[in-house]
Amino acid sequence: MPEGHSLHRLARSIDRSFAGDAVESSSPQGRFASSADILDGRVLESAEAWGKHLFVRFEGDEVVHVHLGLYGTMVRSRPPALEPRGAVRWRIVGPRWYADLRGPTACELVGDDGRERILARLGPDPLRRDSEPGRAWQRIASSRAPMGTLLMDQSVIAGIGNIYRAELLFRHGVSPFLEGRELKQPVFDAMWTDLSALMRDGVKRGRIVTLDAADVDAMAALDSDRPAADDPELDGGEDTQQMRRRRRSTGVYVYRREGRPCLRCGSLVAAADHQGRRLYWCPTCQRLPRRRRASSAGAGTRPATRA
DNA sequence: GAGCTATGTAGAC
DNA sequence: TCTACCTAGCTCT
Repeated sequence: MPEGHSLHRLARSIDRSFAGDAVESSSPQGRFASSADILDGRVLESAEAWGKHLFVRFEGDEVVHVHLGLYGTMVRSRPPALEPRGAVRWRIVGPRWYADLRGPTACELVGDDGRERILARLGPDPLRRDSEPGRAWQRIASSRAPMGTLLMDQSVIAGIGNIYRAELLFRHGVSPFLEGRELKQPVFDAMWTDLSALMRDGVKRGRIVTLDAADVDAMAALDSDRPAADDPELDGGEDTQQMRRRRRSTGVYVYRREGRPCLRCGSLVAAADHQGRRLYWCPTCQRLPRRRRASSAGAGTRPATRA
């Protein structure tokens, strides 16, 4: 589930599990074999995340850059290491844990220079203490691009993905078609603060929850025609598939809820393909300011084709 | 169990 | 703009 919070969680997990240990490094799949060999037997010093990018540092100033892409995973297990299952790009085995990386978009040995080059094209990360939201504001305030585009641009803000984009815009009543330069700074400030809190919560939980606690019951009722308080599956006990489905559906306001009523106003949540990604929003709560409505709302966006 | 879809990006054309 | 990456959860049968 690779939005920024997942990478920070992964970095923390690798750091706690391997930092300070000499590790065996290999590439069962073969595509990272020569680099994995260089790292074999070295001490893994630390792991850090910036946005959706993971950097694993080894002794000798070697740095591995990993980007999970859409469906990459890195799974940690207790030794002894089992026979690799599927295409394991990179395996590290330490005395306490081993981890398998599968399906990443990027897994490369980059060194410090390469790390700097990657960071140079990334915007501030709301999960990092050293982040500078002012850089993001400068980009947004001077751009004619729609907010739905700007929030997904990793050089504006690093770590936001499709879910946080949809949910953040909804929570602040901002139309995804509002131009960046039309956004008011107090709104941006509130969005940044909110995003930092949501993503920190995501790191803690290991999943994205943007629904306020006060709205959980109402959303569950909207989804199931009965209040969550009456649903024994939501009250501890067995973690069934049905329970997981219900819990996920009650964690967000608009993401993947097209055609369902908006919790705030009852309008049906809209969806459209926007620059290659699915965009979700409430057409009422996230209306464009009056002066913009007649003009270019939705330019570059294809209407929903699914019900 | 098969088929579909997705929280993303880089590179080729 | 299209394709590769080739996982894993969900839906449908």
